[in-house]
Amino acid sequence: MTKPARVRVAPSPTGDPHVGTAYMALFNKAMADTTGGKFVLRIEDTDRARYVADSEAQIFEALAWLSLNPDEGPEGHGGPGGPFGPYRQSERLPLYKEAADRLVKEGKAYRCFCTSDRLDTLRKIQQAEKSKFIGYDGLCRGLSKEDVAANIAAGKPHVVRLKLRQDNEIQTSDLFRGQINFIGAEQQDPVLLKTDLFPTYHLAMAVDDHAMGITHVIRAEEWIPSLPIHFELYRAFGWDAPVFAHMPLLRNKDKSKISKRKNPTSLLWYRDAGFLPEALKNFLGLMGFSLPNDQEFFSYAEFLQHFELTKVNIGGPIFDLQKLHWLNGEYIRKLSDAELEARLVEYVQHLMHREREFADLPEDQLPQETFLRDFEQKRRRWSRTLGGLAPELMTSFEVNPALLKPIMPLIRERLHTLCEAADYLPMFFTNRFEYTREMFVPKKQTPEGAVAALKAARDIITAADFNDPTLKEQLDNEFRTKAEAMGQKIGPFLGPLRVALTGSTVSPPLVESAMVLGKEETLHRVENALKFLG
RNA sequence: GGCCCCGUCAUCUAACGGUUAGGAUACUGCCCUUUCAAGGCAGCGAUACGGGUUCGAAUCCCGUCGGGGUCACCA
Repeated sequence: MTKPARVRVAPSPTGDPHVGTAYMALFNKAMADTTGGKFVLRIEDTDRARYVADSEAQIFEALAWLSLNPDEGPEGHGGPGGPFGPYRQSERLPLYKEAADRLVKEGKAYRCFCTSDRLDTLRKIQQAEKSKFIGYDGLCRGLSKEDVAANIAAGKPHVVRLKLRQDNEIQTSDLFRGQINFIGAEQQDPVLLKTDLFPTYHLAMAVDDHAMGITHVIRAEEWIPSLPIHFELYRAFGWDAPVFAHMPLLRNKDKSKISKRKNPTSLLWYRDAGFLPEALKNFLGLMGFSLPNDQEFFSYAEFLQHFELTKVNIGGPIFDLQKLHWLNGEYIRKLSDAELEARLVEYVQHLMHREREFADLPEDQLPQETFLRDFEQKRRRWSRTLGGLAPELMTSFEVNPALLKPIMPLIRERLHTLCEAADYLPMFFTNRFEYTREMFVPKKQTPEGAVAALKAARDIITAADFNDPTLKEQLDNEFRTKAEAMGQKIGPFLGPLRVALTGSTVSPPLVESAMVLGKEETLHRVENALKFLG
């Protein structure tokens, strides 16, 4: 067993909680839990321009939904607090200022008075000249003490930049990839402290990770290019650097970094779409990691039993919603009737109380990839259906808590996501169907045959005793016998009855559904249909 | 474009330097079937390419190609 690791996930509250945050949270938490360490949540709210007020609360909620709660983190929203707080960077501003000042005093950083305009122009010129080096030219490095003092006296705004070594190789390392070297001269002096006295990511990360005793920085691969900054920062401060481990980036189907346009990225979306948190977590655990013996299903506890950070596969995995869809179906099938019912009730309540359609892109911005687009369109339709059904369902449910129980076995194996219940649930709560004549006439069936079959079915149901324990077998047999007598196949024979009872050509098993509806309601629906067919 | 990372079926992945390169999703076919599912069986399908090292390479080395990330007073 290795030493207890202190790890963290550090999202910035700039929008919907991101699936990548959950991915990092999972592996960080696993690292903490397998070493007896601590998993810290730090809110990186240093960009006041992109700050979104309720984002932090949603991050908490999303992590809680996935049971990826931090051991330490900001207080509020049920956050745990902890001995290394505050855990919001906006509440730690003096620390960064102090750290930056220290580096300036020691000559390891300097004040830069260059304007954004100058920087933009500089960059444009470099790009126009096809310069290999694109970035800050270090103009203010050479400013004398007097110049700096004069500029400050004149009230010129400034930033603090780290004086990066420009001569030799900057050696960095990554747990998975080993040593990674960068040429100092190819790096630009990064901004540490912004004009508004907020730190940039680099400064805040180094100061906080050091102050919070972080031992392993497990973060996304996109940070590798800033490794020289981070190593040089630690060196400038004279601190030991933590172990850096850069996880592969989750990808879109086209292998680019996962993005909202091409894939759902919001955890709220996954919840809205009816994915189970344990399925999503399992799926995320499959990204870049595998358990022995081809084990694909695992609880978090099982994940921990086999988790080893060094076993991570660093090839960037494509986030395949289709496989998640399958996996989620497997998880749903494992739920007991009572559990599935509870999940559905919770889910429907969630839909009912939510204030907006989360992650709702305009139609023309839906993902191009067929499966994703179809899935999102269905999701919206399902969502609307269930949303509309919700008040009625919840009321009936409160009146009769046993209501859903008999339905669960009929729909469980038909669901991949909870929202797909919209295909099967409404028929048990309403008989106002919008069917068409065509729906009553399946393939290998005629309009006359359909009416005849429906009437025959009505007679059989009328004669049936719904209290008889062998009702199902009886109805099965009688339908079959009658169909045969009428020269019809059982499928086309029952088609019209299916539409009459369920309002759809697709439904849970018919006889069982009729039994849930009861004799009176079943006959009522058949009569309605016959009336409709004239 | 510079720098950096990565490269096993379409996708997620397995394989002490020795396997007919395994499993799963998806897809296809058959079976089951009262629609839709679920389930069962089967099929399709990969070591990017070229050089080395080695008795032997998916595995080690080099090159090429391909993909990705990054080049902000965003994280």
